[in-house]
Parts: sequence; structure tokens; C-alpha cells
Amino acid sequence: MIGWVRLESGAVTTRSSTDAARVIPEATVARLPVYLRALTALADNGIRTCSSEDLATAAGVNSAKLRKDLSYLGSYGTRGVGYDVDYLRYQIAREIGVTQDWPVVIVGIGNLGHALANYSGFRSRGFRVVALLDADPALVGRTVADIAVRPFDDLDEIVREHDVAIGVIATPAHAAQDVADRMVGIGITSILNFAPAVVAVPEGVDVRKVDLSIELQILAYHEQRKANGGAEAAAAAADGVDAAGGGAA
Amino acid sequence: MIGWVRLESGAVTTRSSTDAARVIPEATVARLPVYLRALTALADNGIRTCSSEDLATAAGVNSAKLRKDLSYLGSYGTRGVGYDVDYLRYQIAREIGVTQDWPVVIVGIGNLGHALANYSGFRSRGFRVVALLDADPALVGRTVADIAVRPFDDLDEIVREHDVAIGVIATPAHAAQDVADRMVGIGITSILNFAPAVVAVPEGVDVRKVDLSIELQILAYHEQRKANGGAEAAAAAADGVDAAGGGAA
DNA sequence: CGCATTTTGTTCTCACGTTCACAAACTCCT
DNA sequence: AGGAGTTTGTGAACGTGAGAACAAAATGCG
Repeated sequence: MIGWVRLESGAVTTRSSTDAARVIPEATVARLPVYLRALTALADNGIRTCSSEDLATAAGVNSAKLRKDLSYLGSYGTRGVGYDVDYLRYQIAREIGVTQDWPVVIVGIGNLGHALANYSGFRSRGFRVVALLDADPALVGRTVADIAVRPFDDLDEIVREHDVAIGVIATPAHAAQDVADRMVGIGITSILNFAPAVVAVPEGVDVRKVDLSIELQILAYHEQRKANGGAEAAAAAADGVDAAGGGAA
Repeated sequence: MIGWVRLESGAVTTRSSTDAARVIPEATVARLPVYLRALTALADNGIRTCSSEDLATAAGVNSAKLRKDLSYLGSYGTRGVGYDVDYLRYQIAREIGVTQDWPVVIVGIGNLGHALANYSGFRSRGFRVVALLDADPALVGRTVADIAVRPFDDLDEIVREHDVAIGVIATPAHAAQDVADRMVGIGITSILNFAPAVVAVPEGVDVRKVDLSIELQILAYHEQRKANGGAEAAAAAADGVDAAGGGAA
């Protein structure tokens, strides 16, 4: 009976190139880029093979979680040996979709937009900034990171021309929803929002939010709890609650 | 027997000013700053009272979750009426710890560090940048956001002088672990890491990681799945998996 | 005063994510 | 070839989080 449950033997592999029961949990998806980076670091150090323990250490997770995460992609390791660094790296990159190049537009070229435009990590990881947009006429025409800033109204044209699917919002909070609406209207289906505001989008559009001050506030909360070394903190620590959450990596 | 298990009846309320079984789930802690911002927005619009439904909409969550989150803090609403905006705002701010001012240092004044130093959202939310540090002598002495950039070696002195508990790392990846070690060594217990690297810290130190390209990679994954409009995507959609994860806000 | 209405706070159930523990599978050595 | 040693992949137990649903408490109206 157990033999029948295994999915990668014989008949099943005759499916299309991408294989069977492919529902990767969101938590796993969020860690795949971390593994990818760790593998790249290992490869740069000339390491050809690694165990789940090695990779887990490099990625800052425990090895059981790593193995389970990888198991959602397929069986890319060899028991008793470990993983081939380059092979696994390619498989993860393919799964995430960074073997191809993704064009992105950045809207809002203030402090943060400026920094994002100059951030080399995008380019090196499969993302290409095809345009910088800003509604402020004073900024339009300036060149940032070798890219000319264009008026926000050019969004339609640019998105159509480059077939852009991913947009980055780096505007002040009050402009964020308008920008998002406009992006969605043109067919952008993934948004990375740096503006400190909640943006509502229709179903089918993904939004991820990066909020600098929220991260600090979360740290402040834990910091405050640590500082209150009183009775309640002690009680919490006794339960092992202290190290919970964003704790030791 | 069940009666004995209940924790908040009678005697327990005679504890110290902060009340009893105070274990706020990490997921809730992460949302409190969002509620805080939504409340501030409501207050700015002159709204004095709101229902959980109103606030939930403003914060982009559902009202049941909001009420449950708030219930961990205490009973600050009035049944049949709703919440007093200012009162609730103060309670959340106090819980997070942003009624006081938190001094922070930023290490690494490159693209991103520059943007962070200029980010007004920190100051307005209870965080004060007390120093900018960089190891590069060429940057030291420059002024960014009205703050002079100082050599990294001044870290000890600055942290002691201002009693800094929170450090921000905005260096290149290869320097991140060194900076973190140094920070931890001086007594910093909360780190916000923008460098694209995993930093290991001892227990008791909180690290939060903000990684721009990882966020894009997560979006790329979902984008790729949407694009593969084939059989597997259809099967996933039938399960309602499509909108999962970072989906509609 | 009592009743209908509103809205909170809480309980219950289910789904998701993490961790443990172990069998399966591979290598290496004798 | 066979056994000892390694390491993966996964089943099962556990803990946390989300959402539905409802009881409790407040208001307002007749």
C-alpha cells in the first residue's frame, strides 16, 4: 500500500514538465528566496554539495523545516549525500520564476524611490527597473541610476510597451491608493507597497507591504517587554515566551 | 473544575497596574502598529468614535480579527457603541511602547541608509535617529538629514551616551554579521536588518529582517503562477488557492 | 420599565505551520 | 556482497492563528 502513495514513481512522472500535487504553502514560498541566497553564497565559496543541515544553518532555519520546504518542490536531494548546490539553486530559481527577467516600474522617486532605483540587488536577482515615474514635474526629466524620471501619466504606455506585471509604490501615503488603482487598471497584478498606507486591490492582485516604521514598532514592543524586568516578564520567561517571535535567528 | 481554569475572575485583577494573563500573540503584535496608524488617520479626519467594522476596514483586516486582537490588550470598547478613537489610540501606543521616545542608530550610510536617515516616518512615530555611522572614511564627516556621519568605531560611545537599544543595519551583506556582533556586544537588544544576509544573534536579541528583493521574488512566484494559466493553475483556483497569501487587502 | 437594536468580547472549530522522529535510500568500507 | 553510517523525505503530533457564531452589555424608543 505504501508504495502506491509515493508519487514520483513511474506513471506519474509522465505528466507535463511541471510535476504533480503542486500547492506550495505561503510560508514556504517566503523562505525560498532565502534558501536561494544561501545557496548562491555557498556556490561563491566553491562549495558543490551541502547537507540540509549546512544549508539550514546558512539560511537561519532549522533543518527539518528546510527539508520539508524543499520537499514541496520535489526530491532534489540524494539520501546519504545531500544536495548539489548548483542543481538545487537552479530548481529553486525556476520555481520562484527568477530564471526569467521581470520588468518593474517604480512610482514615487523621493528618498526611498531613489534608493530603490539605485539598489543593485534587484538587477542581480532577475528584476529590471524599466521606468521611474513621479507626479512631481520638478523631478521629471532628472536622471536617477541612469534612468530618466518620467511623468506618472506615462504609466500606461510603459506598462504596455514592456509588459510590466510588477509595480513598486514608493510615494507618500496619501498617493498610494490612487497609484495602486491606476496600476491595477492597466493590468499590473503584483504590487510592492512601501507607502505607509493600506491599499485595497481587487481579487487576483497581490500586494506585499514593506513598512519601515512598523518593523521598528514591533521591535519597540519587545524591547519594552524586556525592559520591564518585573514580575510579568519573569512569568512570561518561565513559559519560554521571551524568545518567541522575532527572536534569535 | 472548569471554573478554576478561568484566569481573570476576582483575585487576579488585584495584580499590578498592567493587568493579568498578558501574552499577546506575535501575529497580533505585528498588526497593532497598523491599527495605530488607522486610528491616527481617523482622528485626523475628525472622527471621535468608530466601530470595529470601521477600524477593520481602515486597517485592511476583518472585524472579527480586529476585535480579537484588541481583546488581548483589554476591554477598551463599549458594547453597542464602539471605540473612542483617541482613547484606543493611546492604549495601543502605550502597549507598543511608542509613547516614549526610542533612540536608534543607523549603521551603513549608502543608498538605503541615506533614505532611512531622511525618512520622516521614524521621527513621527516615536523613534529618534541619534547617530549615523559608517566604516568608510570618505563618508565620515558628511551631513545627512542634519546629522553628521561618524566613524563606526564610535558606536560604543554613542550607544552608552544615549542608551540606545535599537540598531538599524543598512550595510552591504558582507558587513552585516560583523556589525550585528558589535551591536550585540555593546548591549543593543533589537536589530532591524536591511542587509540581504542572515545575521545570527544570541538568545534574547530580536532581529527583524527587511529584504527588498525577497519581497519582489515572492511576488514573482505568484505572478508566474498566474501567468501559467494552464491546467494546474485552474485546479489551484478551484480550491480557492489563488487569492491566498499576500492576496487582496 | 421593557424590548428591540447595536456592537463588543469570547468561545469553538478548523486550517495552517512547525517540529519531532523514523523509515527509505544512498555511500563507503571490509 | 553485506553491513555500518549518513542523510533525505515524510507521517504524525503539537501549537498557533483565523474566522464564524453567539452571549453579554450598552443604547434608544415606545
